[in-house]
Amino acid sequence: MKMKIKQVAELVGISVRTLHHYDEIGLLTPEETTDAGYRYYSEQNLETLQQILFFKELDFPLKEIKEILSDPSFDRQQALQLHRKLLLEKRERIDQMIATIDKTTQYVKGEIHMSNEEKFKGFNFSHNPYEEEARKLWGAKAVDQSNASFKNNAVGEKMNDIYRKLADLRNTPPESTEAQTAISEWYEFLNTQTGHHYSLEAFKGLGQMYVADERFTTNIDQFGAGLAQFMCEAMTFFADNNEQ
Amino acid sequence: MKMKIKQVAELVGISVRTLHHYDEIGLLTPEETTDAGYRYYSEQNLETLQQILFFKELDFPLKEIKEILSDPSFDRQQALQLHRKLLLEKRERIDQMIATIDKTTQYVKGEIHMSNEEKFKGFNFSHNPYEEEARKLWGAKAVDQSNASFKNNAVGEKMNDIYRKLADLRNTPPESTEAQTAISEWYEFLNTQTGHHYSLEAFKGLGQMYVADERFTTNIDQFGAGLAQFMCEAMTFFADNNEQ
DNA sequence: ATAAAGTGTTACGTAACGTGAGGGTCAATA
DNA sequence: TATTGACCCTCACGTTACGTAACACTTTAT
Repeated sequence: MKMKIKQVAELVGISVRTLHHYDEIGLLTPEETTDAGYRYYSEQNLETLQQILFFKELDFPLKEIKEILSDPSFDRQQALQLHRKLLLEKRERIDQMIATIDKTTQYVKGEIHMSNEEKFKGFNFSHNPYEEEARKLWGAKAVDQSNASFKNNAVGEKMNDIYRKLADLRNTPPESTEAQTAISEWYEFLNTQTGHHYSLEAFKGLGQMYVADERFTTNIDQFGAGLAQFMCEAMTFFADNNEQ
Repeated sequence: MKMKIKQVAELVGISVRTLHHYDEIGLLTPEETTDAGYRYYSEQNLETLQQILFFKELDFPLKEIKEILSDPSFDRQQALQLHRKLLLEKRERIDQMIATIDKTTQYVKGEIHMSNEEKFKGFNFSHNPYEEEARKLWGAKAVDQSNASFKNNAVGEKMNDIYRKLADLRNTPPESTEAQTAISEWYEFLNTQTGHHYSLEAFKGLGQMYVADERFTTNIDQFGAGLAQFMCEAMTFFADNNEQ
């Protein structure tokens, strides 16, 4: 059941040029190439393409997608589950935007007032914070088991520092002053270095994702077994205790 | 209440560079610039920025956004309503994707079978057909009242041809053979020239949107008063009568 | 067998910023 | 008042993911 390039393009709704491009960069090499140079795609190729589009939908750059897919430890099921989760969040953001639009409609009419923050609710950052985190952790792992390329940048380095510091504390109570200081550093870091603002609620949610999603858990626990759980608890405590 | 560039950037979740860029291309010029060259943004600027982000979310290119916003006939309320509609559809697509992921999960486990089409349901084209249509009609109008730039490409020309043909028929019954022939040409055109596949159901939905959304109605009726209504009826009839 | 439709490879173009480099500006301290 | 650190500015080149010809070859349909 080999398919020619245009058939594939039409089936999945992308251009022929795009498939050429994916071949060029080695992201999707057709299973067979005839003597005339014609590309023929197999069933397997289609499945890979599906994966590629899943990742693309979540704005992963092609380079990363390539690395992730070629990682022998890549687990399709896990990937699918994470995607599901991220899509659900994307949907929530759309709901937010719709709400913002509705509010704006009233605002334009002069019926209500809107704060500046409200005017941009849901439109803030095109991808959500979890996604950002996922990219870092997952990407980092995919590139190199020892995080080589990740360490090359200052942000990644500092991030690892904090993880390590927290790992050292993971057997103390999460409410301890030391743990809370380290966690507040983490909170600070996220808010200053990632360019996104995390509300305390979001921060708490992020912590919960650390244990709810195996991908996160696995990656975080590389710094020390049980770190994800510890961070989750410490983050929850931090969030609950710093509300005003 | 003038805001400095970084404040704005943080408020809306974009980079300073982005605001620089928007200023460069004349998309968003800050209300005030000090002697030192500092940009100060006003409340009004923020409102424009909100509009820009609305459009960006729907993947309108900046150039088009600029034209749309600077069009004196631009109606913010109408724009908001169309955005709402498009976002709702985007949400539906996300639901589709989630469903596809769920199905794929089962498929990977070997529990069920999946056709190739199914594997890409929801991932097909990054923007939906309505959006595509909206872009064409709206964009065309924004660029030039006489559709100048739109006529320059073959697709647009053919599209106008069909519209005109239909406009000539708009006072005959929509079920007439002539009308149905013209409509089937329209259906053919959409399926072959736009790169998207329209099911009969989708085709019918599109027709209904022609009358439900004033933007569409207004633009279509430029070819002749009442054309939108006529097309809607003819498309509905066509869809209902060609099912098997 | 001949045209129409599809496919190939260069190769330059583009959109929307990212990312420094190098150098002013401003508000708060010491 | 001098200084410092956080912001701000303007170039200007880099990047990602293709779009868009241009031109030649293959396959398929009639």
